Amino acid sequence: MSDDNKHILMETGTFIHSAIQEDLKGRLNALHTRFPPEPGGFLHIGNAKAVYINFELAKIYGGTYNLRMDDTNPAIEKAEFVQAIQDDIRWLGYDLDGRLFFASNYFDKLYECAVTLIKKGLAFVCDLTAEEMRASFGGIDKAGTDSPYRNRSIEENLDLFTRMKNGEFPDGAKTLRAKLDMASPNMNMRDPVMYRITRQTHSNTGDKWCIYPMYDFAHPLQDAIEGITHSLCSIEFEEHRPIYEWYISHLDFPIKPRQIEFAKMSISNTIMGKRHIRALIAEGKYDGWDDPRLVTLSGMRRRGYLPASIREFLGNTGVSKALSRVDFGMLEYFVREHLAPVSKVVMAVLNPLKVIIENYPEGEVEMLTLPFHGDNEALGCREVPFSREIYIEREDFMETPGKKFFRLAPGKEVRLKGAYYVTCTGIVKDTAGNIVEVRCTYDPETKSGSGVELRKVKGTLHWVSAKHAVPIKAMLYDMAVLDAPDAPDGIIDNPDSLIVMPNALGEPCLADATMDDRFQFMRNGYFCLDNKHEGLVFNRTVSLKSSYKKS
RNA sequence: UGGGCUGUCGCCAAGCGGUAAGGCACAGGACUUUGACUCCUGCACUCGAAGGUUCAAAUCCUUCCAGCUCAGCCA
Repeated sequence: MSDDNKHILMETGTFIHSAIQEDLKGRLNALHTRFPPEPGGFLHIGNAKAVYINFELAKIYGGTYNLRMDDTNPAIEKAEFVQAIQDDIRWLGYDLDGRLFFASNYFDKLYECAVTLIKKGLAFVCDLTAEEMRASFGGIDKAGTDSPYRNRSIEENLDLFTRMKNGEFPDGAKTLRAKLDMASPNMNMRDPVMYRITRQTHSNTGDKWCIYPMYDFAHPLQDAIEGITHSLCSIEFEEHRPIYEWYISHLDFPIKPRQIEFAKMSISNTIMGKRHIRALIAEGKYDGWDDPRLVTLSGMRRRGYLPASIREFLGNTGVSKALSRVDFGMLEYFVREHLAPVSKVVMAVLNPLKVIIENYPEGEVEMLTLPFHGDNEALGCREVPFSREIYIEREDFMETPGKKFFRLAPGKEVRLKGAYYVTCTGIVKDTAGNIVEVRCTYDPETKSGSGVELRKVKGTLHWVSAKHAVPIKAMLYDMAVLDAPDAPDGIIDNPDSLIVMPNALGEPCLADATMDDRFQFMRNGYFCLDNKHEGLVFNRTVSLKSSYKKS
């Protein structure tokens, strides 16, 4: 992370900073944070924000951070996600050596804590069925009613809980509940379930357990066990803070973690809901969780985003408690900013239109040596062949142009990047009236780099030599969804979120592209090789900004 | 409608009683062998609303309005 970026995180989220600074002055001498994903899916940029806040804050205050797999529900969690989450976080730029933990490793301790609470008379075994319990919870504006099992003796609770653990009761037959207040206006405080019986094979503990702890009980204790000082989480857990503190306060831990909440971040024109994404993948609209239109970390990686861009974006969007929906354009700004200095600028024609340079000798080929980057000399140069037949971008030619069009048109002169000035002398159409070929003449005096500039031309076009060009396929991505005030969700899927250009042509050096290369296809945007396809399939990471207005 | 939280420019976001930072977007202009980059310039007499306290309020008080959120043996 750059110093600038660190500065920004220091300037925002002041409610967190002041809490940390206050604690560091008093009860604590080091900051310890954690990111606790449930390994039940892929991480997206919203999750990355939580990673960023927890990990960067630890770094800023010279503390440390943990990655903890919150695997307390074996019905959902899968080993493949455990790996994917680590891979994504490492790719984002965080060292995980010695920092990976599993909630399931604390199951014994958690069990002991539960026993302690029973012994203190603060927890009881409840025989209510799920339906009965739901009914007894009351409602949002109606108090709940006490469970008839609430006043069992400590001995009976101890015995029953032991037998729950030993598998003497069927799934769902009993629960262990905390004894709080069924009339609390905070629903989380209405005698919450601590343990449920569910026979599931756990990816870590196998069949050792048939009872599993609930989040509200497990989470504060996991934090306390790991010595977490500040448990930074998203705002929907704000109302869980009382229960978080309640469990901690009745157990004996050297460090009492403090939970602080911040607002979740979402981004415009994209989807982050797991069920929505899952449905679209099932429909075949998306190519999996790493579809480049998705803001999953794997999708953004595949699309070509650099991790530094994501980190800087995350830092610049700040930390607050107000719900935010950041403009997608802001993400793209940081993507471009990091790509610009490291990308090799090359020429590729996405939608080719043939141009014949009539006065250029047939069979002749000139090799032009062009730098890969205007400012970054470290990127070196490559050879670009120029010949009589070339291709230009179809939209760079217009038969009857408007006044502001300064590309190629009948009688107009433009510069071919790195080569010569050419003037359009005619066009060839097929029987349907489509332009299939443009005829030009070139001016040998105007060769690029010769130093002579006889006259100014406004347009500079990219091009490829017809005989030497390599066929490539270009995948053009755009916003996943569009705002649609009349639609049920206020959004509709963008029908043009992926446009495939199957007949694109690139200059010869593209044949040697590797996965590590970043390119700017001149005037077309930033591209990289797709990691899922063989051959020269390029993903457009992000377009170039443009002030060109048609018509 | 009970509880909790939030409301500062189109979008993020500083500000914490002394007279509205910054970034993105947008709009002009300069430069340009990418209509890119870069560089200038502009962009909230006003802080959800209304009252009040004060010499002074986005900041304090009161009321109101709007949005989000909570009734899994999910996390």
